[in-house]
Amino acid sequence: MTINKNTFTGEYSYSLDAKGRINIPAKFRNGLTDDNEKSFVITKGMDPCVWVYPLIVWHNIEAELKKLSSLSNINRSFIRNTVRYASIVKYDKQGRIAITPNLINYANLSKESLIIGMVNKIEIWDPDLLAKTDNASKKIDSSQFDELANKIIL
Amino acid sequence: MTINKNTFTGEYSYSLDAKGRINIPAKFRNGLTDDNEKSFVITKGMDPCVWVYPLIVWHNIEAELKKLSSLSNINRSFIRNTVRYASIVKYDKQGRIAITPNLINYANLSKESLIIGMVNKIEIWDPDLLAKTDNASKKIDSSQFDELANKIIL
DNA sequence: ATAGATTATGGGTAGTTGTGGGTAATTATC
DNA sequence: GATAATTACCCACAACTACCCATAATCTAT
Repeated sequence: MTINKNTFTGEYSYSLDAKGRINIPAKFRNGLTDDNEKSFVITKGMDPCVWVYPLIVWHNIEAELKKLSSLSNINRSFIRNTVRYASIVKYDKQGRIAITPNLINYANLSKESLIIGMVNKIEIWDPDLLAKTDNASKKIDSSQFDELANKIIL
Repeated sequence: MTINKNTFTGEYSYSLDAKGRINIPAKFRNGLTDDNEKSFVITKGMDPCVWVYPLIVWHNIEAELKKLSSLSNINRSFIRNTVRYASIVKYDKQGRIAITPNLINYANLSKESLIIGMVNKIEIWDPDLLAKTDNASKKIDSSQFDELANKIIL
């Protein structure tokens, strides 16, 4: 494989089963480095979707959070909001992770789900919600898209 | 599991029973190193909640405090408000710790409680009080929130 | 194109976890 | 010192989770 490790691209359609489990595409699993111990961290996305980080990426976030002093109000509520919806999940022998009920609820997931590679993380979406969110942001943010284009060459 | 030890994330809903006991989520207990001897230190949080530290993490905090000069205002107030109310609790065979009446009172805990992993410690909240506290700080500090987020979150 | 390997999905089972309550030991109170 | 209150320890059970197996669909290599 010539693609960078712990990096994800592409869109896949998978199904969330009755037990709240969803398969992580084999391509994504195989792209994980071993130090991730077959684990991800799932949490609330900034959009109405589930964010999935490889464990070691999350460990970096944790390390940064540990540096913040709890004496500060802002720090405490920042840590709380960042970490509150995060949980570490290990995929099973079939390559599935379990999504917690509150995240299923937050992302409005039902059976049919989209899994999208977002470079350093993965997003899980309800297809309808993604279409809506996507349209809205295209209309509103076209100028900011241009701004981004100046920073990053594709 | 080689997940970071003595580190906690996620939010769980548990119930404080008639005897003032509350379960520590299995995920949190299993993440403790053995030298904690199944014990935590519970104390007043700086927010209206109960702080729960793994015993050895608490020992580190104490050691740090000893090094710091008591001349600093902020250290004195931390010692007065936090250290003063600290007590060591060991979880029972069912994984529960007993919360002292004055802490139950301070955090306004009734049956339904939220347990939140805060990286190096755990918080126990009354759900309503958390919602209030959370909203208040988000409104006041949103710009500083963004600043932190840009530094830490990918 | 075909056989073998891999992958996605469903479901069963045994062990774990969360919760309530009981009893004996310990501490406090009069 | 006797009694009440508190605490520590134990058991029971329902709900849940982790782990396992089965099967169908898809991919890979010759």
